[in-house]
Amino acid sequence: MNINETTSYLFAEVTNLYRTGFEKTMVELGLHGGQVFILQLLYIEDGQSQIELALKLNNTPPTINNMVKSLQNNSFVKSRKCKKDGRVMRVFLMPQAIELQEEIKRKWLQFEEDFFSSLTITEKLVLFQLLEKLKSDFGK
Amino acid sequence: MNINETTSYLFAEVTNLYRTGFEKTMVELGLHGGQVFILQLLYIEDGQSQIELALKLNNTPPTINNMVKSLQNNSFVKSRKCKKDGRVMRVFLMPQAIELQEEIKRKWLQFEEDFFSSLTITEKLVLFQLLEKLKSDFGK
DNA sequence: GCTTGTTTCTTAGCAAGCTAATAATATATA
DNA sequence: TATATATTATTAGCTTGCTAAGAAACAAGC
Repeated sequence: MNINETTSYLFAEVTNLYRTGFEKTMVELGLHGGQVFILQLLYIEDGQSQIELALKLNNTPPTINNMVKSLQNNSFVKSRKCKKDGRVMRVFLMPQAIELQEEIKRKWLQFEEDFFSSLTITEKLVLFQLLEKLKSDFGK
Repeated sequence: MNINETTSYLFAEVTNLYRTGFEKTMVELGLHGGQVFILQLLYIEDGQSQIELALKLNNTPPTINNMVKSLQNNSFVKSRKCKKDGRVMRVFLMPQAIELQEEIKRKWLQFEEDFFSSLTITEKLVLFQLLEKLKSDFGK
């Protein structure tokens, strides 16, 4: 078995295409790839703590901290100390981020369509199910 | 259509699992994830230029330059100016890297097995074919 | 109340991606 | 030959991931 014929080798290649493609798409909105994931969670529930975001995104606290900081520097969010628990910083959406919600969704779905355009509906569904298996099994 | 139910959202999650898992595996050999890809190409043909490596790995020259530099700092490779073309730096394997070849292959195939252990042989083949489609279509 | 441990955030530092810009060399063209 | 263009490598600077180590605040037990 040759290494560059393995599924993981191919997976790494496609992963790269995905990441840079997604990044390029979101940069058009003045945002970066990772930041969009945080906003997405805040659209669902505003004022979440960093640890909540970290758990939901399967990222470490420092990673989230970085992204929140840069979102803050660009006035997309603002952090406030929680009154009930002084350790917690709650992250809140600013108008500039709220305005972008629809545009982000549009771009995201457009990217989704482009990236998977070579697959039929059925194939895409199969891919989804395979990825779910990988996630639930390996992400334990 | 909700964004966190899209295939691209799931893809991002699995991508993360993949990258950190692969990294952890290779760190056990004193190498990092990206460096292993370069060594892999050099095992096939020693003395390649950075631009050749960049093209084959679908990475940019600065990315390759970084990785080659750190491989060099750890005595896995050595770079020499090409005599026929003064712009080109040819990258050569050092004994320390050659010794690791079999171990890397072993680790890689082990990771491959672990990461895709939730899939049957058939499912893995299907995944491979779907990824190939994505690669050949989106990576144009 | 004090100590001990836990949780949350933060900082520092690194790898691996990228873009943009520069230097050095080759090549092609006038 | 001289000038313009290509190519290769590099540097600087950014985002997104990580780990390790620290600070600050809370919770529990003595």
